Amino acid sequence: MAKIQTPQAVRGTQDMFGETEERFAHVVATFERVRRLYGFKGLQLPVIEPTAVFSRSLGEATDVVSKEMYTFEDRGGDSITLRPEFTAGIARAYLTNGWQQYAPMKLSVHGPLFRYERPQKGRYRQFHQIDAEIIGAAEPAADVELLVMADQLLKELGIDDGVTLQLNTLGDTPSRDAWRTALVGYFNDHKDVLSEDSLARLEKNPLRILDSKDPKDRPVADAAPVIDDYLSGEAQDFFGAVTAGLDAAGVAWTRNAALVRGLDYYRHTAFEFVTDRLGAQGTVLGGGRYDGLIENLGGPATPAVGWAAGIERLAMLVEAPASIVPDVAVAIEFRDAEPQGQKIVAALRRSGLSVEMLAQGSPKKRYDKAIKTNAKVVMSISDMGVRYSGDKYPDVFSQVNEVLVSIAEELKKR
RNA sequence: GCGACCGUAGCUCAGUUGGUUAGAGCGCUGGUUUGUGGUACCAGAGGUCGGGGGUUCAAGACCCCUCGGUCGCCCCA
Repeated sequence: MAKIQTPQAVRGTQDMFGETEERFAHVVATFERVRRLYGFKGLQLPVIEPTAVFSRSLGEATDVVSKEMYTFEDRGGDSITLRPEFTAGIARAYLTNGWQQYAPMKLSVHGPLFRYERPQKGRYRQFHQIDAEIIGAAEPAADVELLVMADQLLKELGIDDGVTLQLNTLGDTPSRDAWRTALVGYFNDHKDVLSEDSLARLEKNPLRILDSKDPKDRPVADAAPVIDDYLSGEAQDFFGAVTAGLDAAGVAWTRNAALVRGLDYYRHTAFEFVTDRLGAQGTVLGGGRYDGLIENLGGPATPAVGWAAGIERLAMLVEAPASIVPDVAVAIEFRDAEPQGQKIVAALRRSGLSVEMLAQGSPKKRYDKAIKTNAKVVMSISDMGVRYSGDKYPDVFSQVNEVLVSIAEELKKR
């Protein structure tokens, strides 16, 4: 009989359990609580979308679209893609469901995303994000609300120190285009000193040269034309209103004129919450305004802002949540006592206590196992009767007591 | 896509310049001890040394390929 080889997990995916899972769940639960404080509605979206949803909105030339998407043909011959990000799918849902009627909409989602990349710390092929968007709001107040919410979320997760908000503006479309043209001209004049990576970026994504890590690029990048010189009056006012709002709300930020976004659809506000505690993957939460996106998908001109944060990255930064211990652990130390144990355990659980019953293995070792569950109250059922202790938790102790008394009374009536 | 390091029981690891039947701790199973006690002791199960090929009288150790992991580059959350 040939033993079959157990298939492995797909590269870059994770099976989360124990502390890893608890950290993850804690991040999601905190997000769900905070987003309600700001009136964001929940949303559940498909994981698969027509490929065009992403190729049209992210930009064909971006790495995400050109080499990182999980794209396949389904049995009907349609090109389908596992979502690599949330925003495009939300925009698609907004249009196909006629949600213009609800605008402005404050929406939140979380779930798995897929990108075919080389896995490393804080980077997976199936990864998870929390995401918040405001669609149909053109005012800087929307940008402010999202940033204040992000700030509160990080504070409630207890990871705000060591994480800083970096803020920039990319201007409106004319500003951005003028700046971009100036940058391309400038970098072309300095081609001879640019790194190889940046020469490639010059063709595909010249803004990215600004935040190059290569020391060779730094002097040129640092002396490059700045967006401020190309901002229209309107764009300046917009950015001024955003920063004023943040200051009023007490959110700390720093200007980073080299901060750009990877995807083509961003305009005006761009931001990242950055940490140095995650190695190479420093961005913990990022986003900005994407007023052009919905038009790219064939909809009416619709202003929108949003951000997304990697749940795995946040989970790595939070303190380990206290692990969940049962209220009561019941050790059945005598084989014939099992039915009695079942009765007590069921009654305790119905009274709302979490209970772990230890009835397997050597009867003499079950008490040790019960102790090791760290339960608040440890109960032993043996031929010597029912005994339990747990003075440190008087509430649980007295609830257990009540349940046992009621069982005793019930038995007396028979 | 590029680079570096790594891959030995369920887990964490040891394994000497290649040299007999591959080890420890924890965990697991059974037993003894203790008897309101997270104890101690005994015994046991569990490994084609990631997989494939090669060098050699001899490979867990060396070489090649491959698959995975980790961390960088790139990209991004």
